[in-house]
Formats: sequence, structure tokens, C-alpha cells
Amino acid sequence: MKPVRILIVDDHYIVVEGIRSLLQRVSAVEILGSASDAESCMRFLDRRIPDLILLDISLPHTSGIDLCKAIHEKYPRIRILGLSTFKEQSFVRNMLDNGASGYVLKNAGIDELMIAIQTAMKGGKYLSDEVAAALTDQQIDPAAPVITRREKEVLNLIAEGYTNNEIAGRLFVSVTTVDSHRKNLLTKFGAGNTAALVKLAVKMQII
Amino acid sequence: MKPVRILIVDDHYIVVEGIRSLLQRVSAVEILGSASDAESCMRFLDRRIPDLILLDISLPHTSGIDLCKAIHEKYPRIRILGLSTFKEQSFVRNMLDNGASGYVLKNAGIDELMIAIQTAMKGGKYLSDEVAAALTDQQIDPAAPVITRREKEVLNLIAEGYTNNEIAGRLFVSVTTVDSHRKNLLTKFGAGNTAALVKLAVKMQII
DNA sequence: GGGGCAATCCTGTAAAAAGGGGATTTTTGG
DNA sequence: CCAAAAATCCCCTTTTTACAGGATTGCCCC
Repeated sequence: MKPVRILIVDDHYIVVEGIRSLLQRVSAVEILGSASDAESCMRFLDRRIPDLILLDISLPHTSGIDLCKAIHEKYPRIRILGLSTFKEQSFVRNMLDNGASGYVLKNAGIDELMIAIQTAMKGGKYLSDEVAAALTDQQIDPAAPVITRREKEVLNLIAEGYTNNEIAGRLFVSVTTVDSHRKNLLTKFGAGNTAALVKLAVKMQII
Repeated sequence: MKPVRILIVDDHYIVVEGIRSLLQRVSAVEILGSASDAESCMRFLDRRIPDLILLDISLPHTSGIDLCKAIHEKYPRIRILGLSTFKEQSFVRNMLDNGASGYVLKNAGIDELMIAIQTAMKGGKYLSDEVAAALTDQQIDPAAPVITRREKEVLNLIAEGYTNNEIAGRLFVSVTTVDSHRKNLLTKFGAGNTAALVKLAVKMQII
């Protein structure tokens, strides 16, 4: 069987070296090379097509999620495995929605990595246990609520310290509209007042 | 010259492998071993004392910052280099305050890592360029104001969503007192209202 | 083409916070 | 011991939010 040809995309030199070192010992895979950002990744793909890409989520300039999407659209046959320190539900979901074949945490060992690669190559999806757990957990306590674009705008302005009146002026809408959005935000976040709302939003990294 | 004996503490297997692979080629260092959390690190130190520890910030259970403190108190002669993806000012500051000899980002190359190690061993402090930049940036805008213990208590309760009235009840003081603290907080943070206050406080990691 | 959702607007009351004044007692540090 | 800082308390006015109801438009998707 031909080895799986792999491209590593990660801006952390140490991580790239780690993966290289781990996979070098395995004959079933062949490392074609590595890239440290979206641009160099796309340039690489202009020349050579790997079977699978190990893709870090947090890249400079373009995020791994956007890059995942771009790769998947241009080269639908390349399998993509998300790779990250974080098991944030939203990251994982976004990666999978954008065509990734799985998501592996950086504390994975060689065994897990190989299983993920093989699963992906067979057309399956692989998620680290913890990731899968985080994903299902999420439905139990509904972490970050879904808010609309407009609500997010209002939320940002609230957190900046603008009053309903000022926000209404900025967004060219009536004060009552802003108040409605605010009320919805309080409900969605389960916050009793603005202070609690802002705290939750900042902690959840929405702001 | 005797090689620098190093312990790697990181819960990311891949990162550990990366560092190993990088440093194996260098004769000036010797990797004693690795640990994946605070507990196993301390157990390791019961048996063997390295010259230097490469310490990841984000560890399970106990944070790298706490571990740094613990190591530094028990083994003041061991040099500690912080290692992380993040260049958050507060992390860096905390590490340095707790006895670390430097802070290296995970996108560092072997050259940078070796310079950091050598600088640390000579008693100096090494910071990645980006980290140093983030640190000095911070001093330009007057970061976190000095607040009193009581003000912090009040601030926390405000952020939890309690009203002045409720806070007064909890702290067994009058509402006017709480209001005074609140007013002082607004002034100290330069915030126009509670929302802005809470946002700043959370972002500055005070909450 | 109808259901759902987002975004918009409305009325009204009660509660809370912001703003601007002080004043008094503890702590705490030099 | 004394001064400065912190913590406590008070009054008053205006502005802003919170809470409780609705109602209307437009848009997207099935």
C-alpha cells in the first residue's frame, strides 16, 4: 500500500517538528512538507497535492477554519484533519462544517494520530474523545447562545459603554428597537442585567 | 562544558516530541525527561533535578503559572522557561513574577530556543521579540488601575449581576457605601457605566 | 405560499444606576 | 503618633435599565 502523503500546516515550528518526528518512524505515511500560514499552504498546493493535510486552527492572518474551507472548495479530494490545543465547540463545528474529516488535539499520541489519519483516508470522521465529549456536552448546557448579527452589534456597543439612546443614534434605529435587542440578549444569555450579560459575553469570547 | 539538563513539562505530546526532536541534535543540552502535568512534574523533581525546565502555561488541573511558583519556591536554583502559544501580557507577567527566566512562544525555532536556554542559564531573562513587544505595548496604555480589596469584592459582585442593593445585603453595608465603591471603580477604570467597567475588568483579567 | 425568524417599532411602570455633592470613622504605613 | 488611604455613610436629581406586554414588516427556506 502506498503511504499517505501528508502536508503539515502550523505556524508553531515546534509542533511541526513534533509531528514530523512522530510520523517519520511510520512507514505508512510520508511527509511532503509543511507550511506556516494560509498563503504558503496554497502555494504548496499549486505544486503538489497531498492526500491529507494536518491543519492547525490558529494561524496568523487567515484562520485555519477559513483555510480549511478554501482548501476543501478548491481540492475536495484532499482530506483535512483539524489540529489544535482547543476543544472549543465552535471551532470543531466550524471545521467539520467546512469539510474537515476530523479534529485531533495536540496532546494526541502517535497511535491516536495514526488512527485519525487512517479513519480520514477511509472517508470517515475522527474526533478525539475529549473533543467528542465537548461536542455532546455542549447540548446539555447550552454554552454560548445563538445571537443574531444585529444583536451582536448591539452587544458590542453596550459593552463599549454606550447607552440605548446612543446606540439607537449610531445604528439609526429607534431606542425601543435597541431595547428589544437588549432584552433578547438578556434572555438568551440568561443574564439578569447588563453587567452579568457583558461578563458572560466577554468570557465566552463573543466580545 | 557539561550539557544543560532539561525537563519538558507540556501536556501536548506533539509539542514534547517537537522539542525533543529539536534539542536532540544539540550536544549542549540533554533531555532528562518530560511530564504532562504539575503532579508528575513534581514527582519527577523528587528524583532528579534538571538545570532548566521548559514549562507550558496551559496545563490540565494546575496552571503552568501556579506550577512555576511551586517549583521556584521548592527548587529556587532550577531555571524555568515559559512556553506557550499565547503572548498575553498577564501570563508573561505572572510567569516572570513567579520566578521564570523567560518566555518563549511555540513558533520559536531551534536557534531562538537555544538562545533562551543559554540566556536563562547565565542568569538572564529571555523574552521572544513578540512577547517583549506585547509587554511594552501594555505600559503605554495605563493598563489596570489599582483597586482596593473592597472595591474588587464589589466589582466581582457587580459582574455577577447583583444590584447595589443586593451587594449591600451580602457585604452587610449600606447601599450608599456600595454606590461609593461603584463610583470609585468607574472613575478608576475611566468607564462611563457598568457595562464598560465590566468589559474592561474582564479583559484585564481582574475578574 | 405559509411558517419562522429577524428586525423594527410601540406604551407604560418600577427599579437601578449615574452624577454631584459631602462627611465620618477605621486602617494602615511611615 | 499622625497623615493618608480606605471604608463607611448620607442627600438629591436625572438618566438609564429592567420588565411586561404587543405589533408590524420583510426575508428566507421548505
